[in-house]
Amino acid sequence: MAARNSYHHGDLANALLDAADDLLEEEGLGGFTLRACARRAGVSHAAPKHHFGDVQGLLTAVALRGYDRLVATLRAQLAQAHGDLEDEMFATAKAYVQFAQDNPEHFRIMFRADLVAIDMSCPPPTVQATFAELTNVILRQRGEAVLEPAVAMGQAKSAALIDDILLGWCHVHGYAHLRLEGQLDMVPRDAENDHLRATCARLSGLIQAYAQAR
Amino acid sequence: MAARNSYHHGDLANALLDAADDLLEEEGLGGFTLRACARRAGVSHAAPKHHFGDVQGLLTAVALRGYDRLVATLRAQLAQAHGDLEDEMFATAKAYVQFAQDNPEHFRIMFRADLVAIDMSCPPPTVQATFAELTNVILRQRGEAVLEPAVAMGQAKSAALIDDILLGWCHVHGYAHLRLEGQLDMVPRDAENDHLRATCARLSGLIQAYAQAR
DNA sequence: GCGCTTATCTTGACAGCGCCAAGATTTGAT
DNA sequence: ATCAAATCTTGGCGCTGTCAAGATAAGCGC
Repeated sequence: MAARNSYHHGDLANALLDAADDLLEEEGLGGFTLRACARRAGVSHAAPKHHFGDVQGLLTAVALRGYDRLVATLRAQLAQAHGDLEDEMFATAKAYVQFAQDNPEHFRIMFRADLVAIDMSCPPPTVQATFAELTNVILRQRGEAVLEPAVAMGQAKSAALIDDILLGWCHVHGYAHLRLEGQLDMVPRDAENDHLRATCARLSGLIQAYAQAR
Repeated sequence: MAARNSYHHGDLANALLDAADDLLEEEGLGGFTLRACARRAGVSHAAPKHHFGDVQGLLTAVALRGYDRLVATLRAQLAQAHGDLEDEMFATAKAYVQFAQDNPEHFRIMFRADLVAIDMSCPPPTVQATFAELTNVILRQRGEAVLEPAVAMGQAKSAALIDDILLGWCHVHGYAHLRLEGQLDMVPRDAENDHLRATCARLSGLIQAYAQAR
């Protein structure tokens, strides 16, 4: 049911996604086309239509794969940092930045509203899980109970909590994005971890201090 | 020498840039094509080639116009905030975010390394000026002397200074980018300034505290 | 095993794109 | 006035995404 015998592929949707991943890795977003994906999967140029509709449909599926990898990277790094709050913050930041560097095209696609059709007011589980992971890091910094993915994204939060979440997320996202687009070349690559650790220490302290003052 | 009499345009380069700006505003990056710019400027589809080479050349010029607007926005907001360091930080953040919201396509293009050919190791004056504006805000926070644009970008900086610059820049850039790409819809638009002000106050305090402890 | 519905894939076509080459027109320096 | 250089047009090439129509296979009731 997996291999390509003739005419019917069997698992073309996943084959196209694999082809898209390969293509993105080898040639970048510029080399990514529906027809190129079809060629690589060994099917005709119109075959993807039935599974993904249009190019936005395929890229949306690619982006969701990206969220899968991101949440896996976050959890893997977090697993090595249980206990110390500063370490946890650093592990999260490192994971986010590392994901962007290891999967540059996925990162770019995930944050391109023109390419991806994800309704953020009702996000798929994978996106919820990613966001929950980030939210819960901040909640632990504040000494509060963590949330389930579904509620972490939907629930109305206090302005102060949102401030804290954004304090972490925006910095790490801004760093990852600027770095990826070549705007941070004056920061040596081997100083990256030092910067992230120092900054996470400061932000962690800042959040904890505000939490205690409440 | 400006109007279009016949054959020779007179100022096609600027006319194409104006057409590009209009096109980006009306239809976004997806509606932007070399041929559409040429049509709007009233010339043939191959006319842009002589002035900008290829699409990357035209978009690079568009991006430079974006830097012009950004640095102008930064200076305009900063002019109203002389004196108080916290206000200055907030004014800068507000300007950066406002620029991204008012010029979404320019913002996107400026930070797309695949579309723009700017050598960041030897950036054009406009880019230097933008970066200098951001750097100098941080230098003032630290109570240090500000720098000329040319040296602000080139000069080797201490890791601590870079940490401070990134603390401000990455946050505000991450916020602007995430907001622009629809990832911050759970944050009400009318709470944006409150968040920015609160966060700038915290970051400003953080930077000043570290500067005094030195 | 058979026939029928449905899903899947192919073929062919269309307009639009970036880019290139060759020719037409204008400018400007000599 | 002449000629080289700059500027713009025309035409064409291969590529793209998308659509329509037809071919093939799979699933399923019987």
